[in-house]
Formats: sequence, C-alpha cells, structure tokens
Amino acid sequence: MSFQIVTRFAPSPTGYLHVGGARTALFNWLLARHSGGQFLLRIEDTDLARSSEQAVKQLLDDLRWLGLNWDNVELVFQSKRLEAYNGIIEQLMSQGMAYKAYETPEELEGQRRIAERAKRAYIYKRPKLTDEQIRKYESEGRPAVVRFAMPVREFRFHDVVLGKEIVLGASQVQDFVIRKTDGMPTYHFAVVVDDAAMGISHILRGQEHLLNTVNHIALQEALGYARPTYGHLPVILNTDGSKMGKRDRDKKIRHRANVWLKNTKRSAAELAAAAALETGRIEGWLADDGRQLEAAEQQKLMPVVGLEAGDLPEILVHDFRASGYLPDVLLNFLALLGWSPGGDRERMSVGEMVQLFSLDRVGQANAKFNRDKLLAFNTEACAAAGATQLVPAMRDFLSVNADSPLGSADAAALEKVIAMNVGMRTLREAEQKSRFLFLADENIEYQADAVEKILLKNDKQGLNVLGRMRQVLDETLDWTAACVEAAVKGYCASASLALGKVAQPIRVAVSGTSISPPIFASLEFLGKERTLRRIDNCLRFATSQ
RNA sequence: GGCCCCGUCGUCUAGAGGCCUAGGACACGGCCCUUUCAAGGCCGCAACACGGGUUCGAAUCCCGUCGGGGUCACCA
Repeated sequence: MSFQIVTRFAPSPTGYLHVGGARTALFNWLLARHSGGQFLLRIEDTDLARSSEQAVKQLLDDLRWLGLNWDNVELVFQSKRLEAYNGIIEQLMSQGMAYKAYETPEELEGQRRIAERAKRAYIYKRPKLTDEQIRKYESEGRPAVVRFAMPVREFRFHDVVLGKEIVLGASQVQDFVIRKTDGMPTYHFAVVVDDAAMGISHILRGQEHLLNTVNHIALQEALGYARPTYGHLPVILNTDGSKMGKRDRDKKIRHRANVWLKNTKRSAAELAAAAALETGRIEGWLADDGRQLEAAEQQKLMPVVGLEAGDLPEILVHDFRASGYLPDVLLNFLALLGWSPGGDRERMSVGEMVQLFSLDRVGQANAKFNRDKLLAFNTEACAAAGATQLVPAMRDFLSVNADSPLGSADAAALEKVIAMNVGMRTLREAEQKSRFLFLADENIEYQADAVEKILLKNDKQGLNVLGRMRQVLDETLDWTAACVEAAVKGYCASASLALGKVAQPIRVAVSGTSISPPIFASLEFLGKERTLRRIDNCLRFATSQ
C-alpha cells in the first residue's frame, strides 16, 4: 500500500480570493500535482455572519481562472456537517475531554484586559464549577460554549517548511473553544475533523497558523486521528512591510484625498459631502493613518479624488484579472514568493512548476509583494504569447470589464488590436490605448493638453500640417498601413519635416490623445473614411480654439 | 508585552564550510533604437544586519545583540 499525497485548500467564503490565499492554494495544488496526489477543496463557512453564497461563487471563479482545479466533485461545506461535528463533540464531553463554559464575552474581555495590563499573555483558566452552579446556569438558559480540555503539557511537531521542530511549553496551552454559542463548531475543531475525514496528508498554510497547530494536534491525539504533515508558509507583505491587505489601496486613496484637499483648498467636510459620505468618518480617517475605509466607502471617494478602478494596487486575484494580467503569469510570480526551483530559473510554465516543485525548496523568510516584477513577467508573457493566443485572454479580460467599447469587437478585430499593441504590459494597457478605434467618430474627446501641445503651439504649426495631411491622405487610394506610411513619409521628405511632426497631429486627430498604437496600423484599422472624418472634426474643433 | 518564526543587493532570490572578487531577475542610472506610449538592445550601480565564537578556512555551523514578522477571539 503506497501513500498518496492529499492536500486541500480550505478558504472561508468572505469575498474574492486574496493573493495570499491564492499562493496557499497554489502550493498545495503544486504539491498534489507534482506527486500525482489529490487536491481537494473545502469551504469553511462556520462563521455564519461573514460567509455568503456570493463569496463562494467568486472564490470558485477565481480558482478556475487561475486553473487550480480540484479533485472532489462534491464540494465540502462545513455548514452542512453539523451532525458529524456535534456527535464528536458529545463524545469528547462524555469522556471528560471537553466541557461547557459559561463565561460571557464581556467577562472574558475583562480578564483579557487585566492580563494585558499585567503585560502577560492571557491564558484561559477553567473555572471549578459545582454541579449546583451548572444546574443554575442551565436553568437560566445561559449560553455556553464547549471548550476542549487541553492536556497541560508541552507540545511539539515537525514543520516541513521551516525544517525544524516547533515546541510550545505547557504554560502556553489553554482550553480553546470548539463549539460556539450559536452551535457552530470553531475553525480549530472543524478543520481537524474534516482534514481527517478527507484523508488530508499534507497541510500547507500561512504562518499565521503556526501556533494554532498545537491545538490541532492535541485534538487529533484526543480523537485518535493520524497527524498530517504540516508546513507553514512565509507571509506575503506589502512593500511597506505591513501584512498584505487593504492597506496599500487605502494608502493610495488617502494620498489622492490629501492632494485633492490641497489643490482645491477645500475641507474634509466638503470632501465627505462630495462623496456622499459621513463627515466625521472622513475627518477621522484623514486624521489617523491607522484607520481604513470600507470598500464601499473607497468606491464612493475614488471618483471624487480622481481615481479609477484600475488605479489602485491590486490585492485580490480578481483585481489582477480585471487589470489584464495573465493567470499563468500570476501563478508563476506567486510561486516565486516563497519557493524557488534553484539556480537562475525564474520564468516557468505551470507544467514546469508542477514538475519542479518540491517542499524542501520552499523558503522560510517573509516576502514583500513586488508589483514591478509581476508587471515585467506579464509584459514578457504577452510578447511571447502572440496575438492569436491572446484573443481568449482578451475576451476574458473584457468579460470582467463590461464597460469597454472593445466588448463588441469580433475575434478578428481583437487579434488586430493585440497585434498592433506589441510591447503591451497588460491587456488593459492594450485595451485603453485602443479604445478610440471602437468609438463613434463623433465621440472622440480631444484632450486639451494634447491639442495645445501638438496642434496649437508654435503658431498652430501642427494644425497646419494636419490640414495638408488631410489632402495627402485623401489622395491615398490603397488604404493599407504600408501605403499610408509611404504617403506620409513621402510628404515628410518633400516638406523636410521629421515624421514626429506629422504623425503626432494625425494621432491627436484620430484618437484625441497623444498616445496610441503605431499610427499607420491604427489608420488602416480605422479605414480611410473614418480617418478623414476624424481629421475634419479635429480641424474644426481645433480651429475654434 | 509574553510566546513563536524569520534575517544575502531597494525587492524576489541562488548559495547546503573552500567553486564567492557572492550569481540571476525586477527596479534604478547611463547610452542606443524610435511616429507617441510602451517594448527592445548594450553597459553600469547595488547585499551576506551586527558582535562574539568553532574551523587551516564561514554568507553557509553555534551563541548573543539588533531588526522585521506572526500570534495571543465564541474569525478563519
């Protein structure tokens, strides 16, 4: 009988998948796939208040997008396993290994405060209740939790990632809650029961769980379960060293809010009013760097201070998807956060990672999440992929960016757009540069600074060139990028003008801005008629300025 | 604060006592290319946290200091 490695990913459905969670999922997935074992998915929804069906959907969607497929057809939901948990809890209680505890949250909070003031860690002490007291509490209907009676002794376990024995002294252990007053099991309990039930052999998780492990092994011992192999992954941090979370986004919004206040010379109260938010809330937030806005509040504030969805640093898998990153690139980058195949090897396909993955090459130092490098990886991958292959990725990108004018483009058009955007760093970058190609000619918005700098400056030199170019282009019969290029360059030569002096006015005329894909490919895509119409529109607009 | 974990360029890392004058990637700087933004090419800058040991020899082993992180929930 040979052992099969069985790993799992067990998120709680509280929202979209976070990159930290994705990294945990990836490592477990890689371990399973590398060894030909199984990777299972379980939903830890024992916190009724925070779990939602919507979040489950989002989680699965993110996992699918990444390609981290799971092997259990039937998902395990902890909320559906109450009977199993309760049976085991009853059994533990009847054996004296667990007991009801009646303290109220307020009482516990008070004790904690005392411990904190005394500068020691709070350790729960089981009160010695008489039978009479218990009867009294029960008849009062006082809510009770069930606590596991932790054996008071030292616990130790081996960690495969850290490569060492973790030891927790007897004075550090305490009786922990295994069933809440609402009747739901706690994480500590459900995780142990389910990992055993699902035959999990290896558990890779974030280092924030390191000390929890002793609770879990104590429970395993009490229940007669085998102990799985544990490995605790280093934490992913923000660039400023804080734990990766919402903070990076908040920081950016805060910065822009302060700029807004300074530039407009208005007050925090006016800012709050403009965003339809509570004044006190905004004032408090601005005054205290430690505070963070809720996601809904962030969304209201962003347009006011001039931020768009894509401007914030991404932290959720979904953010990266919406920003136009390729899933395999994200996976590659995430894998490198805490793991290395050794040597100079960095860029890997998913298949290569599966082949190369090994636990003893997982690192133990925390890693900061460096978006620049991810961007560089994505740029390379886009260049390597080729236009045809990127069409489905672009489709996917558009599916989560419903407001894009490229949404209606067919595959051939998308392929052309991608092809003319060589050098793009993200799908979004290509999409934004190419939007003008899909707008109605009348809907081109001429950017004031571009019009000023490229058309009006120096005695309307650009505008004059544009007028003459209209003539040249009108006379160009064969409307291909090559022919248009020849015509424009011919004109440049005869007029002794640098190409830039001519290309930029055309660019502004057709796109409204000074940035676009290479101009000749853009013009070919637009077609002669639309190009001329846009030039006419622009001529009229700029002349009136 | 107690307990636990960690510590190689700015960042991610390679490095398992001599192969290290410490390698790669990203970022950064310079130059080149160029119709914009990107992309691309070439060159360059840059680290073993500190202090003690052990050893003929230490980035690699041990101890201490310092620094960073995690955790102390009826959240997972």
